[in-house]
Amino acid sequence: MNIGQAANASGVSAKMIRYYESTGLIAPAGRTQSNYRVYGAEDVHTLRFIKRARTLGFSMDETAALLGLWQDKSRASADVKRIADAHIAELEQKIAELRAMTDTLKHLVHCCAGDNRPDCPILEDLAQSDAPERMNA
Amino acid sequence: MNIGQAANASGVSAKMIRYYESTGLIAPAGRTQSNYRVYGAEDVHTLRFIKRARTLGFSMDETAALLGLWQDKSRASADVKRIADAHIAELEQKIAELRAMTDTLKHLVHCCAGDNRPDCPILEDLAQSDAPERMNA
DNA sequence: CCTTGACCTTCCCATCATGGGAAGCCTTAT
DNA sequence: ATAAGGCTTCCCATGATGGGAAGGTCAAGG
Repeated sequence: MNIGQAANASGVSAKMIRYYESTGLIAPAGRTQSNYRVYGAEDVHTLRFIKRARTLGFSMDETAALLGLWQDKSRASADVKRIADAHIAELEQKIAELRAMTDTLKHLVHCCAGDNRPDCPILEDLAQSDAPERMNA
Repeated sequence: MNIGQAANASGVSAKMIRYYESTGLIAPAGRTQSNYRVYGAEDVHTLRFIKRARTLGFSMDETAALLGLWQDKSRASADVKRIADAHIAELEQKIAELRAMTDTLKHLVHCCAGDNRPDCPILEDLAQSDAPERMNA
């Protein structure tokens, strides 16, 4: 299987497969006599694992850790759970931040007439935020 | 006011102030004879506006648009509202994605014993995801 | 007056994960 | 044999931010 087929089969672009190889996330693929990379079903399986982890929002570092645990037959499931739990916490942190943003914005939008007049509470809010620090000029 | 004072007063780092100037988001600052950038209260006000917009998750492009409207006395508040609404939609899209991730992960973590045994439903899920495309090898 | 430390300047590099594109070689089908 | 399309490597770009080096400047204190 060439890199293009592996890309189709795994959902990871050829570009990213080469990149993952360059960073050591995956082992260097075998090569044909004409220097084409060669992949097997097992490699596609690994790529799909990576794809899924990335889709779930794991960073490449986290993905590498999960991949290592996946390939370690003697792993403890607690190790995996720890990574997943930490990741959930990160995601929820991010969600909370985004929610705070939308709540604020929705409130402002709600107060904005949205017509041809220039008066706009959204801009007023953006402009009038309190100084974060004291000026020492 | 030097750039350091402006940074303190606005909450935008000196590095970022120079960057904003380089990208045209803000006008080039005046200079002293010794080539130091000089800022006034109005500039700090603008920087705070930018800071607040960025904090609310607006991209630099969106921020530039808002800044333009802010400085345009004849703007229509509908224009601002349109940008804000679009941004809210983006944020909610992102929140939905993150929530889907956490829901999946929480489910997996819930099913994981988290002990010293190697059996781990999290890894099994990552490994067994369906092929996104047909293999044409 | 001179030194010291804190500030400023520009320029380059790194992040993180991904895509775009060029130049050149290889393979496959017509 | 030729054309199309896939593969290779290499460089560059993103978005917003920080780090750091090399060198100029300013203010305070000995």
